[in-house]
Parts: sequence; C-alpha cells; structure tokens
Amino acid sequence: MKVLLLNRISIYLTLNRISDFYHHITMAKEKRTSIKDLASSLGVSPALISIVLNGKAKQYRISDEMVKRVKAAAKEMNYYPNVVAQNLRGGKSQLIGVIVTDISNPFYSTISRRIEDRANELNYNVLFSSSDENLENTERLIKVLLNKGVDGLIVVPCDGSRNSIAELIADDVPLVLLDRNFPDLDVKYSCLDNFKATRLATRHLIDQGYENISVISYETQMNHIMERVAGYEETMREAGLEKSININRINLSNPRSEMREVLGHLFQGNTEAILCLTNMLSINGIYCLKEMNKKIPDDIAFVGFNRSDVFNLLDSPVTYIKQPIEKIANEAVNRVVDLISGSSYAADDVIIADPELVIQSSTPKKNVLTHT
Amino acid sequence: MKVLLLNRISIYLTLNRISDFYHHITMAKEKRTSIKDLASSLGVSPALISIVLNGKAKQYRISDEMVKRVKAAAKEMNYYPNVVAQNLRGGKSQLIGVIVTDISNPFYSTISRRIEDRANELNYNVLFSSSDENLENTERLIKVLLNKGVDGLIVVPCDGSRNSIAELIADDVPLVLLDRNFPDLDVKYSCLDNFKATRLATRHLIDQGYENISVISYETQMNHIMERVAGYEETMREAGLEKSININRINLSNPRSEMREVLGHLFQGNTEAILCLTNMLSINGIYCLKEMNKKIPDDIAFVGFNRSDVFNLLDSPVTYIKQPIEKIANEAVNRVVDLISGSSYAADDVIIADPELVIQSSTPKKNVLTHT
DNA sequence: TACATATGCTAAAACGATTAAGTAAGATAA
DNA sequence: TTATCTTACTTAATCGTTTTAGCATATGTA
Repeated sequence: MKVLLLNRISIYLTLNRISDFYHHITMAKEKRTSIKDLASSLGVSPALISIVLNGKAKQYRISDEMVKRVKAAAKEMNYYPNVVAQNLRGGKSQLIGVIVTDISNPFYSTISRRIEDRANELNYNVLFSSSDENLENTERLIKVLLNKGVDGLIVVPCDGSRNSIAELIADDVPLVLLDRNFPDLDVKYSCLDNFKATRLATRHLIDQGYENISVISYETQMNHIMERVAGYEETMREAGLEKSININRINLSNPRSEMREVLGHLFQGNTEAILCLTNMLSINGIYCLKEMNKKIPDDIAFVGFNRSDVFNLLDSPVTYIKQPIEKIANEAVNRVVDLISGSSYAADDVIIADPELVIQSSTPKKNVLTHT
Repeated sequence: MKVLLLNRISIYLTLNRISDFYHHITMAKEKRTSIKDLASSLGVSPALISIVLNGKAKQYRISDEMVKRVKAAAKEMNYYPNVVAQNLRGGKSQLIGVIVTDISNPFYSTISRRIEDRANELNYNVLFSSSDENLENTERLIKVLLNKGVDGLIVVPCDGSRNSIAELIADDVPLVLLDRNFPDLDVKYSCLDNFKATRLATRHLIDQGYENISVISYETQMNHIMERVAGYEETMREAGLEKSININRINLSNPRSEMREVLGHLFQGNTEAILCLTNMLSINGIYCLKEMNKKIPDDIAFVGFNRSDVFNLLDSPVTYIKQPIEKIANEAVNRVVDLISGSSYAADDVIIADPELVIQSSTPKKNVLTHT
C-alpha cells in the first residue's frame, strides 16, 4: 500500500520533496489510539472514556446515550488500552510468570502448553522462563518477572531455593509451586503424589515376583525426589524386602557416564528390576542398557518415569509412571489466579495429583521368565 | 518474621486490635524504593537521580561528588528502576511476542528455549503462545500479543496466514517469521534452507546407490514444505531419476492411519528408501514400520527430519537432516530486536540457515546389502 | 565594571490510564 | 423561595521515570 501510494504521488515530486514525503509518511504513522484521542474526538474528558470502557458507567451515572457513543468511537478508532500504563497505575498486568527448569524438557514443555491454554482461558498471558535448576538463575528470574509486573508466579523451585520462596510468601506475592514443594513452608503447590507414584511402581514389581529392585535417582535435597525414594523404601519394607533396598544416586553434571557406572554395578549384583525416578534418568538408562547390550526385560525389568516416545519404541515397551499433567497444570493456574483475584477456580488449596502406572511388557511376571 | 512479631505483640492486644495491627503490617509492607525516595533522602531533585543512574552525569555536568553520593544511596536503599514506568515513559515494553504452532512440540520447545535465552541476553522477555497450525488462533494471538504491548513479534506462520502477515507488515509491526516464510512478501525471516536440506538427503541416498526414493510429506501450501519437495524433485531429476519421483502426502488429521496406508502402498511398489519431510512424520513412520515388522535398513532405508531420541534408539540409528536451531533462533531474535530498536545484531536481513546431514546406519551403501 | 561563559543543579511536562472528589444544572421537596 | 437531591459529567492527582528548558551562582574576559 505504502509503496503504491509513494509511486503514484512521487511522479509529481522533485527528489527533494520525495524525502519530505517519506518523512511525512513516517511521521503520520498512525500512532495507537489513546484515551485522550477518544476524549478529544468526542469532546469529553478522558475520565469519562475510562469509566465507560471499564464498565463503571452505572456507578458514575453516565448516560446510556454517552455510553453508546464512547463504545462506538472506541471500536471505530480501534482503541485498545495500553497495558503498560494500566500496569503502572497500579492495576494488574494480567500476566503470570512461570519459571520451569527448562522449557525444552518435554515434561515441562507439555506442562507449559497446558499452563498457557488454561491461562488464556482465564484471560491471562504467561511469561515463561527457564532456571536450569540453578539457584542464582531462579532468583534473578523471580526479580525480572516481578519487575515486569506479573500478577503472580508459578515456580518449579530448584534445589536450595527454599529461602527465596519463603521470601516471596512473606512478601505476599501470589505464588504456586509446581511439580515440587517445600513441606515446611506454608505455600500453595500443585504436584504429583510422588510417594504414591513409586509405591505403585514398587508394588507392581513386587507383585510381578521381583525381589531385588534397585532405584536410580539423583543427588538432591528436593522433596519430590525424597518422596519418591520414600515410596519405594516403605513399600519394600512392608513387603519384608528391606534387605534388598538399593538406591543409586547419579550426579547430574555427567549423567551418561555415571549411569554406565551405576548399571555396571547393578549387573554385578543381583538386581532384577530397575526403577528410574525421573524421565531423564529413564531415557539415559535405556540408552546405556542398549549400549551394554542388555535386553529389557530378558536381562532386567524396567520401570520409567513420565511418558516418552522412546519407551514405546522398544521391543518390549516400557512400564512407566504417568503424571496427570493436565490436572497439575490446570490447578496451578487456577490456584494462582485465585490468589491474584480472589476467585475460586481451584478445586483445593493444594493439589496432590494421583499417579497412574502404565503397565507394559518391560515388567512381565518374573516366574514366566525364570521358571519356564 | 511477620508471624513472630505478631505473636509477641498480640499479647497486649484485644482481638479487635489484632486486625488493626494486621492492617498496619499490610500497609507498612516496605514499599519499593523509587527515584523520589532517593531524591528526598539526598535532598535533591528526582531528575538528578535519573540522570546519574542513567550514566548521563557528564552530559548534565553533575559533580563527581554528587554522582558518588547518589550511587551510594541507590545501593544502600536497594533501588532498582521500575521497568513498567520506564516502559510507559519510553513507549517500549521490552517484550517480544512469539507464536509457534505448539510449544510442546520438541522442535519448537527447543527453539523457544534458545529464543528465551537470546532475548534475555538482549534484555527482552518473551511471551510464548501456540497456534496449533490454526489460522483463527494465529490471528487471535497476534491481537492478544499486540494488546499486551509487545515491541515485536516472532511468528511461525500457519497455512493461510499470508494476509494476516501482510497486514502486520503494512502496519510496520516489527516482525520476523520463523521456520517458514512467504517468498512473495517483503518480510524478514529466519529459516532453514529447506531446498538444500532435501537436496542433501536425496543426494546422499543416490550416492549410496538407491534409485527408488519416496518422499512422505503432508498436505499444505506452506512454502517450507514445497521447498523440501522441490529439493527432492530437482535432485532426482538431475540424477536422471525423474521416473522414480514419488511423493506421498498425508493428511494431518489422522497421521498414524494414513501413514500405515502410505507405507503399505510403498511396500507394494519398489521403494528402496523413504525420506520423511518432518519430524512428526519421521517418528510416525518409524512407529508404523515397527508395527509392520519392517526393519530399517534391511527392508528399507530411511532418512528423518530433525533430531529425535527415537532415531538413536533403533538398532540402526537413523540418518537425519539437522537444523541449526541455535542459529535460526538467535537470528530471529537478533532481527526482531534490530527492527525494534535500530540496533544491528543480526548477521543478515534474512536468514537461510544451512542444514546438516547426520549420516547414521539407516542409509547404508545399497550394494553392500543387495550384492553380498 | 560589564558581559559572556561555565557549572551544577531544578522545574515541569510527558507517557496513558484510573479514580476520589468536585461541580454545574436541573428536578424535587419543604 | 430556598434547600436538598439527582444527574451527568469534569478536575486533578497519581503511578515512576525521563528529558527539555531554564535558573542561579561562580568564573573568566575585555
């Protein structure tokens, strides 16, 4: 359009004037309509416009006639409010800040997608960011997001972030923890029932006839992992298998080589079944087993955590613990919006979602294999 | 802290007064330091503070003595600027809106992560959203993001969005297309060299001795897919294999069953090698081949698109076309920031990134298999 | 002595929206 | 007739920052 116009008109212009014309176009670039523009175009005060467009016409006894005119003008002049100004004035930004550990991690990208959709349903937008499980990043991102004027936060807290989270609570920032929580803090959260998750998996393995069940976990103080470990331990103990409890912790700085080492150990012992406590550990484990030419389930039974395409591609698809991602994400958003606006979308103060065990052929009845 | 304090003092208070006290605490909640606070604490004007903290002291001939005092006070009172106010004043939000088709798709979540990081490096934040390849969603999201006051947009355009994109350009919205583009529009973009990508793959297959190479694509008018098809076709023609050109298009509404059908056809014909034009098609293809008990590469050679964990888990890891995701994401951000602020971070006006072919054992020399 | 120049700062408007408080004009009541 | 109440608006302050224009005071020059 612009170019067409320029071509048509420039016929009549000297070179000098063309640049004037250009300048004029640039200057004339339709600035976004503000409340003032609407006001002066209707010959009324800016306040009136604001009142009408915020649905407070009744309260301020603005005439129906005027309300109509204002709305018509707003539509015609394509007015939409400047969120930055609204935000400064002390209003809300309709923005939720989300900190996950890594948005490119399939678990968190799936959860983020659902957070996005739910937030949109409730008329919020989402600022995502990734902490890389790093405390400094987490603290920086919290500051950045608050500084951006987000109305509330959904945070996957990393190791060591307890105090930062406590500060947020003390400052009355609307906050919901996701995926993990700090049981000693009075904070809202939306998590898997991690204890039940490994309990379910361990019970299943025991029911299938396995006794020497080993866990692969990683080094952390985070509550969600400790719960997973506890679920395994307690179930083993209940079954009188306390002597077989075997927990292997991997340092995340070099997961592949540490996994190799751990698996090497396990095969020197009498481990019959492996339970991996995270998705990343599961996938690494599967890769390493393949490297070592060990077959699931012939050489070892295997239970993974969270779905992965990789699980279903094996000759024996992998039994895994499935999280109700939709529910966890939905309720996190519901809760934070409740905190922000006093609404009551959330089913509960705190969400501890039930896991599901998707049973596939990586965990067959043990006697089928050994006694036939 | 708050609770401790409350307990101590409440001893002396009636119930009524406790709520007063609570109210008082809430009111007293340390408000964030503003420029005004600094100014009055130093007995100078707010302008001076702003000038000093923006490094314009020289320009405004502020004394060195004063500069020191201001900086010391700012540090001591833990001042940091209110970004919302800065944005209002400067008309910028330091926000980039990003529309991908689905943030939970591994390709886009990986690219989003890099967009996030690069944007942060340039002092921007990112609003992500997902269009689900849907035109209405795309148009709605563009509006929503502009309403949020984003300074610029990075968009993965969906089928049929040409006109919406053209409008954005006409409105001078800083915009960079990602992953796909419209060659007839004068718009910035950051994409893979799609033609070269399939050219590379097809060439490789031909070099390995395959002649009957079939492509699996999907129904779309989008340029990036047409380029991929063209790269294949032209390479086949150059090699004198025009008669073997075989392009199969799948409707995305039901990919798995359509894939089964297509593969069934291919096995009835004389296809020796399959080239899948997207990651999703590749993974679906691999699943279906497994279902059909067909082995890669014994029964058929296979080239995939974009990396996937699945590719490397097969007995013969899959040869695939690798995109320089980092570069594509980086340059998209660079470009849009350049458009917004007149900087010049981007290497070029338009980025057409070189693909890389990661050669693995799914595409062995043909004669090795057939003539030994 | 008078004028110009340098120095070191301040005043005030602006960005766009919201809202408590106020006002003017007409209607109603005493 | 005067006081009171409605109605339908407006005024002006405010959020926190930036920036242009200006104002004293001090110093230098002729």
